[in-house]
Order: sequence, then C-alpha cells, then structure tokens
Amino acid sequence: MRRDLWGRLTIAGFAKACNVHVETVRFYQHKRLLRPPDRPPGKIRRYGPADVARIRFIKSAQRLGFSLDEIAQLLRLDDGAHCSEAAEIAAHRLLDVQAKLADLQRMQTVLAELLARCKVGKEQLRCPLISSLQAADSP
Amino acid sequence: MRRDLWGRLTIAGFAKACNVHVETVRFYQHKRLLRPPDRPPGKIRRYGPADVARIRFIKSAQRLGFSLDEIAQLLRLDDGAHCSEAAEIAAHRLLDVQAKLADLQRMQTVLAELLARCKVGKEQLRCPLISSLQAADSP
DNA sequence: CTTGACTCCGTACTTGGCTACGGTTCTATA
DNA sequence: TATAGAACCGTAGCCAAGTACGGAGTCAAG
Repeated sequence: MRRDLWGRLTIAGFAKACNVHVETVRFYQHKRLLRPPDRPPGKIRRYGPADVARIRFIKSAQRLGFSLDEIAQLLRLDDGAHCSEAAEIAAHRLLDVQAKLADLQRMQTVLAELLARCKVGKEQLRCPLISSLQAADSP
Repeated sequence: MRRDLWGRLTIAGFAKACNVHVETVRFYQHKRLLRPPDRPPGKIRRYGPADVARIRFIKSAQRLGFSLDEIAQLLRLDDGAHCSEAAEIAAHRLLDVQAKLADLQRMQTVLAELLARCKVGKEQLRCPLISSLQAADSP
C-alpha cells in the first residue's frame, strides 16, 4: 500500500483500504459525495483517513437502504450545515431511521423465534415474517 | 376498486392497494416472488389479501436494504421451508439484521442529538454521523 | 351486442449504481 | 533517464429493478 512521506494514500491504496474499486471512488467524486483532494500541479492526488471514513460511511449507509442522494444529505450534516437546514434534514432522516428500526426489530424477533423452534423440533416450519413488517408506505 | 363476488381484486385494484404499478406486480411474478393466482380458463386473475401483504412485505424489506434475491429467501421462510434449510437462511439473515440494527441505533442517537442541539443554539453544527456507522464490510 | 376500459404477455427502454476501456500524464525503481 | 507500472479522465457498457408499449383477449355498462 503506497504512501507518501505524510502517510497519505494513492487512489489505489485508498480504494483497497475502503474495499471498493478505484472507479467507484471516482464515481463518488463525480456525484460529489467525496471531494477530490487538491492536486498539486503536475502531481497526483493523495487520500487521508477522513476520506476512508467517508467512503466506509457511504457503503454502510447503502446497506441500510439509503440511496446515494439520501447519503449526500447525511454527509452534508456531517460536513456542517446551517442550523435551520440541518434540523430539517435531520428530522426527516430521523423519522426514516426510526421506522426502519421498528421494522428490523420485529424482523429480528421473528427470525430469532424461528431459529429457536428449529433447534427443538424438526418439522416443517412456517415463519410469520410477512406480518412482521408494518412500515407505512412512504410516497 | 373492482372486486368479484368473493371480494377478490383485479390486478389494477391489487396494484393500487399495494401502492405499486401493475407492471411491478407482473415483474415480481416473473421473478417468482409472487405466484400468479390460478387463472380460470377464459377468465382473468383475481388477487386476495395475502397477495397484498406479500407485496407490502417486499416493498418494506427493500426499504431496509434487502435485495430482491434476499427477499426471495425471506419469503421462502414465510412459505414454510424444511428445518435444516430454514435454520441456515434464518441464521444468516439474523446476523445481517442485527448488524443493521446496531448501525441504525447509533445513527438514531446521533441524529437526535443534532436535532436537540439545533433547538438550543443557532450556530453552525457539525454532526458526527460518519463515525456513527461501524458495520463490518460484508463481502 | 357493441364499445371503451381493462387484462395478458412479450419485448424494449430507462435509471441508479457501478465497472471496463483506452489514451495521455506521472512516478519510481533499474 | 528510460520505462513499466500508476494515476487521470472521458466515454461506453453492465446489472438490478423497474417502466413503457402494443397487439390480442376479457369484461361490463349502455
């Protein structure tokens, strides 16, 4: 993993550290989810730990069902937005997160119960998963 | 919303009840997430409440970050799978759900704190969202 | 018993999120 | 300092998940 004298990574090492492809990094830069580090004239870009954390956040948030556009909003909160705007974004996202939590908690209960029943009996098991999710439709 | 004498819906009413498009219903049938109801020869299909619940489950699970393939697995648990197989699927999904829960809980805390700080002060706020997510990379 | 809306089904197009390609510019080791 | 291997950057292609289209078959209100 190549680093310069300040320990900052080239794009290849950076991508590897984030467990994504180089092209994905560039794609996120293009979509303005990640600001490309300044490029000293006639030299190449170098990436630091904050950039790694940022990409990891993006990938984790995707696993939670957020789109890149929603993630861009969340990142603006982390970057520091003015209060009135931040409050609005945060309030929206908070409701969304809470709805997801409620659904996932019900799902967890149902899956855990299924697993427990599996351990005792060996019969054919039905698992009331469908009825475990209740989230309202978001338009 | 058209129903027959047993109260079962045509595909248009069904789609509306699920808040999806007719084409989406057909797409899910094609992907075997939903079995098309039997079609009496020379007549059209009719859909019941169990079908509505199934589509709603699919849409909710998508919001939680599950792909259609993962959702197909979950649906097989609900449909009743044999024990050894069910246990394996359930165990995998349970771990996944628990990782998501942990991340969402941290995110909820951070968003709620931001919102609280917004109410008192009016300054520029940074929100330590990025450091709130820790989920391990799943390959 | 017609007519306009709806169903059925196959195929083609779109969008979001990457992934690959290829020509030019940097970089670092021999 | 030559040169293999990166980095850069634009453009094109790919896959998942829909979305649109169109012709032939149903349905029900008039």
